[in-house]
Amino acid sequence: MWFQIDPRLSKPIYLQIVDGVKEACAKHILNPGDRLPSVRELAAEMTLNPNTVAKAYQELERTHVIEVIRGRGTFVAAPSPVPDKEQRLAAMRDTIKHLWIEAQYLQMTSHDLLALMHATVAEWDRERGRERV
Amino acid sequence: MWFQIDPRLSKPIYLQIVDGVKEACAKHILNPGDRLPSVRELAAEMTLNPNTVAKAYQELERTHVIEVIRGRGTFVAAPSPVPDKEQRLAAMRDTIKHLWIEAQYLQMTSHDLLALMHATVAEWDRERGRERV
DNA sequence: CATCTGTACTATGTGTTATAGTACACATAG
DNA sequence: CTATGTGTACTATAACACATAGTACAGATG
Repeated sequence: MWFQIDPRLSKPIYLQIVDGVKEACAKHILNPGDRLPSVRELAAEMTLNPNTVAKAYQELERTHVIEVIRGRGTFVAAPSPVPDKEQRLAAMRDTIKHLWIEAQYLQMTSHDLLALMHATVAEWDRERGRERV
Repeated sequence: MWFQIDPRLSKPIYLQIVDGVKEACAKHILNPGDRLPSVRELAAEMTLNPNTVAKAYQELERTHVIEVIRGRGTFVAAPSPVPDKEQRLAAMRDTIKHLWIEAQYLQMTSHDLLALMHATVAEWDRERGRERV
């Protein structure tokens, strides 16, 4: 599979699935139209309860990452305009604030923090390029 | 107080206190040696249970943000070398990865993302400067 | 001694997570 | 048509985290 879950982590399993799928989509390991494993298939493969996988799929559909067709399966959705763009941008700013605070405690300057951001983003851009179809 | 809590948020109250104190320290609203309100004082002021505040203080002491002196009170700790620096750096990289993925879904380029980071960090640097003692 | 500190402990209620099992509506292949 | 595979809905259970309430203890201070 394009991701793996760890039941020992505090992060809920269904959110690990959600993030795993979103990451695979962002890296173009999964592309629009691709079919995801069925709820029962994925549950069997990862020895999880089908309900847990279903919960993840419902969250992914709610956020328009995947599309569900009754009786057919779930598919990666095509990119579409985002309705709650402002809220999500605000959440990103808040996350960056947390990074800024954490950097202080690691005795990093703002320059150090921005350098880390540059390097990490560049790394993930390369990752995406390598996996692209 | 230098922060406020919202019981309606999904984030646990004790973690809201933890982050509030850390933010106040990062912005130098609180400085090393400053005394924090007692468990009972803060609980009364924010209409919380003293146990909740105590849990926050214990987490803050565990991460060396504050120092506790039995019978005297809690005080902002002086900056000290960080033991688990590697883990915390790795966690920051993971957070940046999440930002990168979220940016994709908001149809932002990596350049857009880095610009947002620059702007947000600069904003918080200004915030810190204004509050400095 | 009286009063303030943080801490420890039990108990209760609530909400989330994950599991198990059953059942239903829809789509498709034979 | 039947059989099978989709997602979904529902009940029930167990485990855990969170928050509250109340009591009690050890250390520091005036």
